[in-house]
Amino acid sequence: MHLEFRHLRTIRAIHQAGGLARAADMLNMTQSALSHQVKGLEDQAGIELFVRRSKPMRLSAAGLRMLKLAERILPEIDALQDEFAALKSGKTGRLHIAIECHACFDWLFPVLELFRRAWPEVDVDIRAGLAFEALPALNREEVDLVISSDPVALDGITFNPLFDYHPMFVAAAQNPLASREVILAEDFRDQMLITYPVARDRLDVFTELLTPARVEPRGQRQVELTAVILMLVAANRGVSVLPDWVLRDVKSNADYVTRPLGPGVITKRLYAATRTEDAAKPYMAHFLRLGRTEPVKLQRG
Amino acid sequence: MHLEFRHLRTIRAIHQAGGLARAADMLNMTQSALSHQVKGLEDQAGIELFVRRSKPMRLSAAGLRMLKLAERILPEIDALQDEFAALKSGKTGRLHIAIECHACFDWLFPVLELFRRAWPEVDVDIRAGLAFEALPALNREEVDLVISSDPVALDGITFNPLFDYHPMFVAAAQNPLASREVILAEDFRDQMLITYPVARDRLDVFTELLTPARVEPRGQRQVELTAVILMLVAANRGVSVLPDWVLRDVKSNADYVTRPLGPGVITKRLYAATRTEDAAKPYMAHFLRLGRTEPVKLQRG
DNA sequence: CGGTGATGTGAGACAAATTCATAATATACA
DNA sequence: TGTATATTATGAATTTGTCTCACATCACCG
Repeated sequence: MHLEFRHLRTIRAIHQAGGLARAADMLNMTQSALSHQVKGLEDQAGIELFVRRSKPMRLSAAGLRMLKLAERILPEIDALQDEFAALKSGKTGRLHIAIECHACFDWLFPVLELFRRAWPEVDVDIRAGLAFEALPALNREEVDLVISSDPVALDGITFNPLFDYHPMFVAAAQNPLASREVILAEDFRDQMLITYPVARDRLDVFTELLTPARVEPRGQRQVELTAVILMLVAANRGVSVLPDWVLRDVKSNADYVTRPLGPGVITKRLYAATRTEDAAKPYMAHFLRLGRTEPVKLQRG
Repeated sequence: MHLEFRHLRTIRAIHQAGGLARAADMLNMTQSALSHQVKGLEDQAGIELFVRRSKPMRLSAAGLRMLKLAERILPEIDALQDEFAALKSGKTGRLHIAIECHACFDWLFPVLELFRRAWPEVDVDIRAGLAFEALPALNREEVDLVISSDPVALDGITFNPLFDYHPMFVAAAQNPLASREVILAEDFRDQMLITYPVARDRLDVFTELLTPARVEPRGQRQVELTAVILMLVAANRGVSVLPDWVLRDVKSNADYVTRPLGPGVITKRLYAATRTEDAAKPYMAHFLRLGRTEPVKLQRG
């Protein structure tokens, strides 16, 4: 039954206008066209949609059933149009975030809470970017934003700087290294190093310190959750290197010591990678602004 | 945004098939046609429905939104088709009944109850046919069946006989006429006659008795409800003539007497008028069968 | 870096919807 | 009852849009 939206609009218009001629006006077409159309539809459906015994023709039982369908469906089309308009104007959209940096949950969650309140229409989600390659996924529009500390020159991808941080050494208070002011690469030779379960080239402690100095720790243990890492460190089962924002609470805890890495001050910068075309969207710009300012406030307060 | 059902089917097919070429097969058209169609749709909508960065192209956020619409709407179309098929085959339909005969509620309600159980899909309704001309309404498909005792030769209308009945005289037990075996026209001269509020040519007592005998009752009072008529009769405020089925309960009540009209036995026949084309429909045929047999059973039991 | 699988493009064929002009029909009103 | 008016139907010509065919282009994989 070759039904089309045109037909639903016609049914509705004839019902509202109470006649074919008036409906034709409403729909900006000739009365003839409507007559042809209705006839064609009735032929297709094999059922009479209108009663023609009376002169301003009226809906039959079947026609009424179709009218009900029209009145359910047509508003949904309009709603879709509105949503698309909102999508185009950037009032709404999708913000699926992949985090390559495992510890970023800590500051990302509060930021996302703020964002959700400001842009309730935007579809927000986070995916731990450990299991897949985040940047290709960004390109394929599987995700819309990647948190990363390793900017790469890529066509169509923009790396928006967020904020700087310092990788910090953390150990149990009774660890011998607690007496040092600054921790050097060589200090790791006797230590069990606890890290996130990712490749070495994505771990600050290796890229910034151990790999350049060609130092190998006594051992390495991979742990997924930040809380578990800190638990193991407190039990002096190993030492770790974590971003300073993660160690905010730990600093004032007597069980731990936190120390800068040395000899020079090591500073890293976090980026939010987006597709270049997206960076200008209002909600995306707002998220980037929040991502620049809020973690710094958190760090202080 | 010139959206069509075709587009919704396309969106759904590409999603299910996981690619344009496979979807084209599903829809029995060339891959080229689909490509054109999708492009046209995206131009109309002014938004990208698919991500083409990866090779089997996949739905974008907007495309997913449209897919959701498709999966809500398309099943409704199929449902409509099914309903129309049922309508055509006569498995369902509309049965709006107009009753010209005011007292017919009494037997019609039980019959309709039986019918509803057998044909739950049929849309049943009753309209008291006093306020409008029932037969023209039947012709215009405003109603589908008219209960009447006055068959008229009309093009396209069939009068299906239901059952015979006898108009019966009813009065209070203390009414002087209670002593008569049979009530004649002249007996009404001294009586207040209570009738339904309709024209005389639709009242059995006039058409069968008083008008031919040119007898005028002492007075006439018009009352709408059967129960009220009987109440007034019991109070000896007047007498009435009602179909025998209405007086079934009254016969065994000591407050009333019921008598046949005379001198000859008066028999009337009730008809169900339908559009000729409808009489063959299964549900209609069933209703007519019930209308022939059930009132007779009620009368006996 | 070239093959393979998948999507995009342009021209022409074809089908369907629309318009114009006019006929047929129902309703209302005198 | 007839006539005017409003409403719907019909047929031919025209326009619009969709599909197919043939070929170009593009991404991915080894």
